[in-house]
Amino acid sequence: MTDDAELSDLLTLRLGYLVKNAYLDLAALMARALEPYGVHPKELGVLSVIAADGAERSQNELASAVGMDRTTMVAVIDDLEGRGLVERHRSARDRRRNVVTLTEAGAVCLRDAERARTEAEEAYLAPLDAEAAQALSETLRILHRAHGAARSAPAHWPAPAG
Amino acid sequence: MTDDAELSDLLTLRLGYLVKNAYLDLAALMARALEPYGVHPKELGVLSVIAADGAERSQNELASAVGMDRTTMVAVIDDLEGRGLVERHRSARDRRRNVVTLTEAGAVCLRDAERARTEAEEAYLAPLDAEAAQALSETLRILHRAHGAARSAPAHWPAPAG
DNA sequence: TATTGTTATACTCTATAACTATA
DNA sequence: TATAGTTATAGAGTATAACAATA
Repeated sequence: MTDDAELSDLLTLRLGYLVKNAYLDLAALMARALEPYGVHPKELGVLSVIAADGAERSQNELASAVGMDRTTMVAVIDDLEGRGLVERHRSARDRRRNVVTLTEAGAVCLRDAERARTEAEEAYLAPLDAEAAQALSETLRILHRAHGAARSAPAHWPAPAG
Repeated sequence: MTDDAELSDLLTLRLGYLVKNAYLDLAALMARALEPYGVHPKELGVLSVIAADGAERSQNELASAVGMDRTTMVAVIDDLEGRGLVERHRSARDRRRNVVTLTEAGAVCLRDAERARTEAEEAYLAPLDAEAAQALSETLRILHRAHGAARSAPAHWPAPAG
């Protein structure tokens, strides 16, 4: 005589369901939080990587940094450029490379959207006490280093210095 | 002079990337672990829900329980039935409903695949100490209850008894 | 030869709309 | 009218293959 509530509970015992739901819940929350600024979470990651760096980054490098294919990056940059948030120009040193830079509007958008992202993360973690929230991030970083290293560090990129 | 390693680190500070990567890493690990048994993680969830319950569950109820659309469930049951793991039959009480039951082969597959799932979860959590692994599951359950309640408890299902 | 950006294409996953049979 | 199963269709999201320009 298992009722429906217990049937749902069955799946919350599975790590896979918990992690998948965490991803879907947070992704939906983030997409809603960024909507007023006209950017998708994926685009915000790209803008952040561009801004994080004084060096000129090509589309290919941006794609590797955020973990998407370079063919997918083309459309992302197309959109961002069409909305005036980034600019493309050919690298002088290597004319195959498209160097992507932030416009002023892009910098403003990034700043505002980043604040919205931070607030959304805080809202997502609000049900937890500070200790548990801190532990969650640290735990996920450990798991990322252990399991996701291959995907996050493309073979054609230079190795870390230290 | 930010180098590539620091560029990658930038994203590991974002909860969204950490959670997404956790999902992708675990999903890939799980899919590989279940491959020898010929089931996808999604199908294992369906088999588990069927087996968890003495009551007869319709396709619609199974779909709600695992969080997928009932139109998606049709193809899932088609596959499972085609491989002889489940059987469909019309409910006597309500001839609109397709009651789905496990075959013997389905029960065997479920048992073996469940063991593989458990092992895969343990492998995924191996980089953590027991305390952190326990805390992760508990934290994800809290977040699930807080944010995912609406999706996990379909409106047309009876409310929990207590 | 190899790499970058680009395009076209295909594939996966899932949801929506509409139909049927039942209630 | 409303619901369960089904089908056809469409929409994201992403990856693969091939091509031109450049190294």
